Parts: sequence; structure tokens; C-alpha cells
Amino acid sequence: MPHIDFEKELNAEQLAVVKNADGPCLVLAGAGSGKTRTIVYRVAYLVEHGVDPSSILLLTFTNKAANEMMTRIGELLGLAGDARPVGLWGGTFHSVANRLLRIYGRQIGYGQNFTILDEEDAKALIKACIKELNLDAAGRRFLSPAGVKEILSYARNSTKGLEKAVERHDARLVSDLSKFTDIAALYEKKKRAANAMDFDDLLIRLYELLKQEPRLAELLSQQFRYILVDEYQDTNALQVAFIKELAGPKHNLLVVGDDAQSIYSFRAADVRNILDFPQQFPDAKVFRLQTNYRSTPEILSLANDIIAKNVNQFPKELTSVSKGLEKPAVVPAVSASKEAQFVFNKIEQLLESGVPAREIAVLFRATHHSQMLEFELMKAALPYDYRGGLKFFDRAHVKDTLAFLRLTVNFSDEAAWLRVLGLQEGIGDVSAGKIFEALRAAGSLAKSILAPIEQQFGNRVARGWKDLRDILEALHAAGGKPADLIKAVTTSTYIDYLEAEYPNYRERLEDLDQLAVFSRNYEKVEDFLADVTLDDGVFGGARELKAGGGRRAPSRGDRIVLSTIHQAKGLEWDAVFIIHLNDQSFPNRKAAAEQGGLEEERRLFYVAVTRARKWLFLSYPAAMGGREGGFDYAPPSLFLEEIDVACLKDGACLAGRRTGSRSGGDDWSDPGFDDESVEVDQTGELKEVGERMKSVNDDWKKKSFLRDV
DNA sequence: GTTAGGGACGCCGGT
DNA sequence: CGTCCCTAAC
Repeated sequence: MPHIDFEKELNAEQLAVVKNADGPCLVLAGAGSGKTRTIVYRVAYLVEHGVDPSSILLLTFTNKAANEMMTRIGELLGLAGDARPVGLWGGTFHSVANRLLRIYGRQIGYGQNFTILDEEDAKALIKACIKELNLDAAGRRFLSPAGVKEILSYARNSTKGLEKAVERHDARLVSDLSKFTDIAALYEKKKRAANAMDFDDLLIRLYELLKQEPRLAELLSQQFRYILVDEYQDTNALQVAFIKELAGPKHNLLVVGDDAQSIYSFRAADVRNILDFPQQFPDAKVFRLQTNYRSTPEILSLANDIIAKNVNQFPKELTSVSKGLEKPAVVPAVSASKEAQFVFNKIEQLLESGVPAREIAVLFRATHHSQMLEFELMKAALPYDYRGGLKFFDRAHVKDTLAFLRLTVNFSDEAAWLRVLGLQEGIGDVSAGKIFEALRAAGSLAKSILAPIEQQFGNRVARGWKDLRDILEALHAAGGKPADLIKAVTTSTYIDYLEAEYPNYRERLEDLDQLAVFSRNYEKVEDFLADVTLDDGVFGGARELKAGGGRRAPSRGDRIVLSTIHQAKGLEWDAVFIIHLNDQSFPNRKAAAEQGGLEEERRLFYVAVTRARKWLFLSYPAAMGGREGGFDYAPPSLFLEEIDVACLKDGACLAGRRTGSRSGGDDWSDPGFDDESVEVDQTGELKEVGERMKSVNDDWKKKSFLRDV
């Protein structure tokens, strides 16, 4: 084992953590201060000093982050290839809980074949609850299943209870509290009966198990002598309760985070968890990492300027050690398509000047903000990786296929049944519910195939059931391997449905073939299903460019990245574009209206800005296509307006509200060259642009196959 | 009563 | 694209 020269490879702040983080420790780590590096070296340090890797638990925000850290730890320790230290536990709270529940869940009545319900499954089940309780009866409509899910989930993750959660969602609904209580109870009952857990259950059930079985809690607590938690600012009350249960007050618990980057309050993340850590663990040592190794001083001073506007925070000022370069630029464009062209032209320039594609990212608040740019990149055949939005495993045909697989291991899986029943012609919500009830009595897949339930239903429904039964028979005959089961689906009448339903069914079939290939990595259906549900990155994740010949043929990993800001957390690039910085869009209108919402949106902006190492471009369209082919002025984001102009590149102007400091002779039809500003014509031409935007929009819709699903 | 299909509208973020 | 709502058809 090579000796790691910690003194040389870490700064004094980092070294202190790596060497002295025993007992409860809080590391307040500013953006780009080497947070990940510190965690990785700390684990390597422990292992080098004889700590058994299997007694270390590393909790991260995504499984991808966990995998990357474990690989880096392996490299540090000189392991071959990309091997990880054997036995080291790493992953999200949810994936770790899943692993433990597969082992110990039987004690609280869950078979190790339990299903994990994703967001869509959970909503389907809640929809069934609403129907069953007759809450959507004629007259006033009840809250949507998505809204109910949000409330129930918040109640559990915040541990504040249903009433607070309802109130937070919409104070007027509190008078309906008993309805929510009823839905919650029925939803729990359905999940129990289905041997299924939603994401929240993974944590809650494990927590309950630890409470109920002190000896197990003791056992795990002794096993995980070192617990490290990354992105602690985004933990919620439930996660903290779980950690406390596992760690106790004197444990070696190292939490790392930055209160300025807390951006998941919609998942009940509470920035107080990191702020109050010293009170919660009175013996806690507090470390600070305040040297930024990532960004230029220009980018950092903008970041400092932005975050200084938040009241509710630890005051902080990051200092940069990088060489000065250029100031961030604000770029107003006359329309979303001009904005896209600007970004594209600038990217071309960067590529030509030698910046690798993988060092360029375009970030945005919401997935649909990237549409116009995607269109532009498609046209130019410039390949990109996409993070955020619809995932591979969320595609309808993939989820259909997975639902079939779920039934083979968990016959009681109501959400899966409702899904596959609904695929049949003639079977709608109501019949699906009735058939499910009839099947539940049968007790196994084999018996359900034989169940003579068609007599209870009309001809149409009976025919649908018969077709489904054929598919189930094929599955039953296919044995227990994921790849064989997927093959059984893709050779069944399901593909007839696919063909009838989707014009691009060939592509979808290819997706399923890929899925089958990928599934060969798994022997057990349960493992396969758990992985694809908990870790969308497991398959490669990103949406890819399919159309266009492409003058380049870069391998994955050498492409520009398009990402939501949320998904960009923890990542960094040489050049970053933040687009669609418009009023109402960013800060998002709804989010900003929530309690503390504006400050969270500002933190999100801060996260976006601090992703950049060398170049940062902030852009927005000053007009967007409105209804009926018209156009609307689109004022810039509040966050742009409040920036101290001294932080910005000379020439920055905010069209719409503020007059530009310079009005070059830019022709808006030729945007995005040396001078970043793209002038807005206040009168005639805007209308023309508005109309053209609409045609681009229509064009986009026609090409919607590009977006898939 | 139930289902399918068409049209209008909209879209915050994710384990 | 998804979701919702309406209407026609089973």
C-alpha cells in the first residue's frame, strides 16, 4: 500500500479535518473548497490507519457521487483499476436503507422481495385511494394525486405531521384535514398489502425497525464506527433522526456541507440541521474550509455578491487562489432562439480555442428552459449529455416492462397490476381496480393465470384480460432471470400495443433491447429492480443525441453538458452558461412565493454560479412567444437586477427595465460575438421575431420525437 | 357506468 | 411531451 502524503496533498484546513475528525464533527465547506477531496482523504486516512472499510458508512446525495468517491478512495489507496475498498458502505440514505431492509425487513413484516414504488407508482396508488374513498365525487374536484403525494411526503420527511404539511401546501385545505388522514391511512394499508415501499418508507421503516429492535440498532451502530455524511445542508428531519439513531451522541460522525447551498426544501431539507449541529451534538468540533480552489476571483466576487443578499445564513466570504481572468457577462437576447444561438456560437468559440467539450455546461432552472437550445444543438449536430427531466427508467415503455417484471417477484404489487391492466384495450381505471381485487384472492401468479375471472366481466374487459394472461403465462415460463423476462415481454403482444400507441415504437423497442442487455448484469429480479429505481445513473442515465450525423463523434464523457441546476450540485466546469434568467422563471414564481422561497432560489443561483471555474455567462431572452402567435416582453431575473454591476463585464445591460450601458451596432439577427450584448429592438422587429419564435416552436413540436416519450 | 379519443393548456426541483 | 376535461361510443 503506497503511503499517501497527506501534508503535501491537502491544505491546512483540510488536513485538520482528515487527521482530527474523531467524535461528532461539522465541516462547513464553502463552494469549491475541496469538500469531496477532504472526505475522500479522510476515508483513505482511516483505512491506512487500520480501520476496516466495512466499518465505514459514507452517505451521499446521489449514488453517482458515492460511486465516484469510492473509486477515488480506491485510487488513493492504490487499488487496481477502478476497484473500491472491499466492504466500504456508500450510497444515498435510500439505497443504504434498501440494502439493510432487504436483510432485516422481515422483522417488520416485509419480505425481502418488497417492491420500491417510484413517484409515479405512488401517485397511481394515491389516485386509487382517492377514488376508493369517493373524494373525487361529482361537484368540487379534490386535490390532484401529485398534490396529495407532496403533502404526505412532506409530513413524513419533515416529521412535522400532516396538519403542518397540509397547511404549508395550501392553508385553505386544513379544513379537509380528515380527508388527508383517511387517504394517508388507506395508502399505508395498500402499501402494506402490496409488500411495497415508497422512497419515504425506506427511511421510515428502517428507523422504526431500529427503534423497535434496540439490539439491531446496537449491532449496526457498532458496525458503522465511522459515519460520514456529505451535503448535510440538504438532509431532512427524518434523515437526521436516522443518523442519530445509528450514531448516538459520541459517535464518529462527520457531516460536511454548506448552508449557502441548501436547495432541497421541497424535499423537507432543513438548513437548520447544519446550523444547529453544534447544539445537537454538544461535543462537536467545527471545521471551516474557506479557500476556494475552483473559480477565478471575478466569478467568486460575483458569487459573494449574490449570497450576501440572503439574511438567513452564516455570513461567509470565500477567498480565491486562482488567477484572474474575465468578469462574468450578462447577455440579453432578443428571443429564446437568439439566446440559444448565442450560447451555441460561444460554445463553438470555446471549443475552437481548445476548451474540451466536457468542460462546458449549460445550466437552467427548469427542464423546459433548455428546449430552444436543444433544438439549436440538434440542428448543428453538436452532441450533448442531458441531466434532469425524464430519465431512461421513467420512459413509459420501460416502466411498463418493469411493471411486468415486478409482478413476477411480487404478486401483490398493486401499482404494477394497475399499470399492466391499464395497457389492455377495454380495461380502464375501474375495471383494473376490480380485476386486481379479484386476483388478490387467487394468491400467486400461477393461480392468477388460471383464475376464471372473465366470467365476472363484460366481453371487452374479458378479451383484454385474456391477452394480458397470455403475457403473464409467457413470463411464468421464462424463469427467473431479468434478461429472460424482458425478452418474454418484447416477444409478447405488448409490442403490438407499443406499435399501436407510439409512432416511434421502433426506437422504443430498441430501448427495451438495451434494457435486456443491461439486465444481464443481474441474476435476481429484485436486485435489478431496486437498482434501476434507486439509481438512475446505473444505466448511464443521460439522454443522448440521436439525430444528426455529427461532425464529431466524441465518446461519452467528452460532450458538453445540459443540466438543471439541482442536478449540477457538486459538479464543476471551466465554462458555465446559466440561461433563461427571466423574471418569473428564475426565481421560479411558485417557489419564490413559499416561506423562505426567495432565499432558497437565491442559493440555487449561487450554486449555479459557483459551478464555473473560468468563464461564466448569464443570459436571458428579453421576449418570448406568447399565446396566439404574439410575443411578450420578458423582463430579466430579479437576481440579475440586484447584482452589483462592478462584478460584471463591461457592456452588461439589462434590457426591459434598465438601459444598457452601451449600445453597439449589433444586429440581433447575428448574435453572440465579441460583444456579448444582443440589443433589443423595442418596436417593429420584435414582432417579427415573436412570429418566428412561434414557427420555431411549432417546428419543435413536430420534432418532438427528439425528446422521446 | 365505463372507456377511448380529441383538443386545450401547461411546465420547479429529485431519492 | 403529460394532464385534464369533454364528448361520443361501447
